[in-house]
Amino acid sequence: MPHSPPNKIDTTIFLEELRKRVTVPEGEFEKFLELWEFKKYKRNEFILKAGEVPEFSIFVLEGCLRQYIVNEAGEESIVYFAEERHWIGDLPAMRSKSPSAFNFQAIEECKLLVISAENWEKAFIDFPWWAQAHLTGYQKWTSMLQQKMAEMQTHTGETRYLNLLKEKPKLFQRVPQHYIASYLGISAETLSRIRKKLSRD
Amino acid sequence: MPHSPPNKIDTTIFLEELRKRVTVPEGEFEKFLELWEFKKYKRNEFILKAGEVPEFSIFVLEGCLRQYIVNEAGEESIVYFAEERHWIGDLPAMRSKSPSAFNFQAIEECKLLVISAENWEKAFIDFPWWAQAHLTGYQKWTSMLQQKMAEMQTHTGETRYLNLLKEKPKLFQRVPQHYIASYLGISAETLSRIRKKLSRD
DNA sequence: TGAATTTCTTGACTTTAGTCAACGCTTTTC
DNA sequence: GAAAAGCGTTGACTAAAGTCAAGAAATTCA
Repeated sequence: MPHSPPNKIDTTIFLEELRKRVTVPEGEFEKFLELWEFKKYKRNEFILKAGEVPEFSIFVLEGCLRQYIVNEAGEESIVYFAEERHWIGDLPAMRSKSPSAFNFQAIEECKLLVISAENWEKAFIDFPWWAQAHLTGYQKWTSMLQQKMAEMQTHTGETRYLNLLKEKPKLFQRVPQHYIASYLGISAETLSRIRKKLSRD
Repeated sequence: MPHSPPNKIDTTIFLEELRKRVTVPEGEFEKFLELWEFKKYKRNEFILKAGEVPEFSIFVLEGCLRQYIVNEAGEESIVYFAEERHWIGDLPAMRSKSPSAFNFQAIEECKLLVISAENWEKAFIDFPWWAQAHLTGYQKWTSMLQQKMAEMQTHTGETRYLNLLKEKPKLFQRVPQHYIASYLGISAETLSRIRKKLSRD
């Protein structure tokens, strides 16, 4: 069975995810990879706190992060979970060097590939396929967010819970239940009651 | 007072909006404009119905459109209002020639600039500044949608109403109140009661 | 202009979800 | 291994919002 040489990080899934979106010309991946840096975060460690200027953008090799926002009343609201193979960061804030409104925190121990603001702009010019993949990704994401918004507007918490369970079943095995509740936009108590009710039926 | 020659559409705001985002090289705007077509829609006319493949993407010169989704239960949920100077369309569906999940309807009589799928791809290659503007726009929009999602999760209908009122006051003077309710994710009756309550205080 | 349609409002009632507090259980941490 | 912290559950109560139905007001358009 093949294995990575010691001290060398496994970037297989990174290339796989790029190839899902776009054709990476022969030999360019290595050059592209040089723009990225490896980083490790401990459980519960913050990658970025709201009000800080993001220094890099992220691809998740291993682990799970949450992106959340805290409102005036101090209530947390999770807007995104990034598991392995996901991209996460606040690009508008990073590119404009302005403070982010979001918090980014490792839920588990995380292994990340990160790209600095400077390298991000460079990659964008040097690798046209990267720009392409990026744009297409954002277009889809926007459409998805709009659909999620509509779901939020028309469905009850119970339905949203069932949908998420179908969509990302693995998530429930790795993040605390009250994080799921926050992501669904319901209180932890309500989620607990929903689950109880559903287990009875 | 200057005026446009007869039969020539006024594309001033189109150029203005592009210039807000990016530097348009001298003389390129005219070439770029050739890729776009002028279209007019009557009040309540559909630009696209869910299930159809979008043939073009839109910039609004005059009027106001709504983008909405209908769920399994037949409930409408408005996800976006496009007033003049706004961009609207379902790019992922248009580019992949797959049916859109959204409906696009003119609320008022509308004057639009539209670009076909083919020309969109062409523009994207021929005008690098267009690709740049596009990407930056999508990045910001994604971030905005995430913040709107968080607002949805943590604020009451009343607060969301007040925020929208502050953000887009003109919208309330041109679209029916029950459309606003749908956009806010509350029933028309609830919005009516919120307004009554607020007018008392 | 006037009938038809759409939009908005109100009342009565139900459903959904939030809040606060308490408690048991598990996981960390020192 | 004991204390602390975090997590999930439950009860009692409150608040927010939906539903259904009826009617008033405004708008459209023929």
